[in-house]
Amino acid sequence: MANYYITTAIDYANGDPHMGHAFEKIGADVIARYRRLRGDNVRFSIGMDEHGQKVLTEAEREGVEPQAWVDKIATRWSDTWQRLHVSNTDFVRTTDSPHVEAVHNLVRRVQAAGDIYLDRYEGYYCERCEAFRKESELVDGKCAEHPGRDIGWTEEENFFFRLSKYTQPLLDHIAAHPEFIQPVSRRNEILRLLESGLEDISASRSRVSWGVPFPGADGHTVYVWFDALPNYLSVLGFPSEEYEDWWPADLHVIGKDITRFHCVIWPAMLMSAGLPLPKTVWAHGFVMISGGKLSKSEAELVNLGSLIDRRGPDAFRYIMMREVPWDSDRNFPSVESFLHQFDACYQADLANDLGNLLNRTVAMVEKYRDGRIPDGNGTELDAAADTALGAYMEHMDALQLHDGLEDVMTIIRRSNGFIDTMAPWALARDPDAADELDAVLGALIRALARTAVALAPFMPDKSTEIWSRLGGAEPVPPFDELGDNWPTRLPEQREGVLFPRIEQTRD
RNA sequence: CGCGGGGUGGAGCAGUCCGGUAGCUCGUCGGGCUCAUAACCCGAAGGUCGCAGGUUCGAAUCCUGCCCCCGCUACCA
Repeated sequence: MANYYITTAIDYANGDPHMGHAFEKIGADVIARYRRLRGDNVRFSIGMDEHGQKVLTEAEREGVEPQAWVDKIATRWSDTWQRLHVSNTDFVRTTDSPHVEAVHNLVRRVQAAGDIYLDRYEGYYCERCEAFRKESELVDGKCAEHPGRDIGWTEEENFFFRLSKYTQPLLDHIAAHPEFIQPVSRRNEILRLLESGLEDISASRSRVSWGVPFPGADGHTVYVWFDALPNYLSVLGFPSEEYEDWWPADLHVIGKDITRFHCVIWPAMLMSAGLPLPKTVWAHGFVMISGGKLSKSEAELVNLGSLIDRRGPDAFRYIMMREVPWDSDRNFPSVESFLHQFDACYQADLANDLGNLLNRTVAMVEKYRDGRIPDGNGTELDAAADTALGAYMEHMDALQLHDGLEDVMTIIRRSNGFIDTMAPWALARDPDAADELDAVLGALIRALARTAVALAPFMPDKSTEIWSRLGGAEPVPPFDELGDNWPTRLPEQREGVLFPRIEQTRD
């Protein structure tokens, strides 16, 4: 049993999770659950980034201690992932004391490598944002977000990390490990960046108090990347040796907006510290509505809680993964079209194609065979379903999750077509066609069994429900045991429909 | 300015690397079936494949130029 370590980006403790955060967690969860069904021993980490000026400011405004503030936020986020059936094994927080220890250890290693030096950082500093701004970001010489306020040139003493030193080693690493950055478009972006050369970056801040103290330097705290990125190690217990069972990570799942941190800064830090690099960094795209520009009332319509409630957590997971490619962006022109697409996807794929297929198949097995599931194999449908399942596994192994889902739909569509072609109701009337009817019904149940297993990473609850409605013994078996676990008898009780249709109320 | 991605029937996408009847899902229209959640199956209509040149017997696919959209451009995360 191989160990598989997958992570998602830790989220900044600011506000509530939205659809975009959920998309990333669901995608990572699909991969984690898929690996488990492949027989891997999976460690899956999610977490929170809880330091920084914004958090402190927010806590002060609320009149609570920063730690109490982030505790509250962490609970809200964590609860959301539970509600979405995300199967993370760890929930790491940068205010956890083991994390602080891990950061110290990592920084000391980098210091020992001679990659930390003291210098000045200077730039335009916006008091309101409490952040340095690039000149190119300024609008009319003012901070774009706070145009009413003057922005001053400020400098502070910082420890710096010799990122520039790692330009060539990173290029070499990417050349030797083409799978390191995926998808390819993101790798190309990073390659162009590296080819244009890297600058050293700050490793400490002297004006942000809410953070990890910088080792051996009073008044400095560790700056964001040196604080946030090591969460992937600290959650494993680093630096105590147990982390070696899981490190290097098999997969960092991140958004395409933070590829630089994960594909340049993070590996450079690890190189400096003498640690192995993660095997793959996967940068997913974004779900966007009107290009990301939403008014408050529009944003309210697509808040995560109401989307989950709309058709249930599993349907939400399915729709997200089906409608948004895992390797690129998906834009919906408006909130209206998004919700329309959301429901259309539910109706067509889940209610009409899958739910109805299950229902009609089970009904026929009951009606014609009194719930006894005929065995056998080798029908044309079995062959088609096996082919589709093979394609599914290839896609899933390559992290092409939306293509994997398309393969599952192929099984479902072929099954519906098979029913019409074979016309079991006609076979049932013909006393000489009993064997043929057995073959047809058995093939349909097996196709649905394959569907249940293939959907398990996407819809854990619903796939279990399909499996048990077929009479399978829970849990849903892993892929390589499916062939020995075909259901043989439907359960006595027949429940309601799997995915109720959305009744047409207008147009 | 630089870099990356994209522009294909009403909508969303595949096909472009390795040129040769333009494919899929949804929607629309017509037909079929009755096991089923008025679901399912089959068929049809609908596209000069962003624009303009070029190469070729032949280009969505190769070359050149241009237009439009999106993202990144490094100290907020």
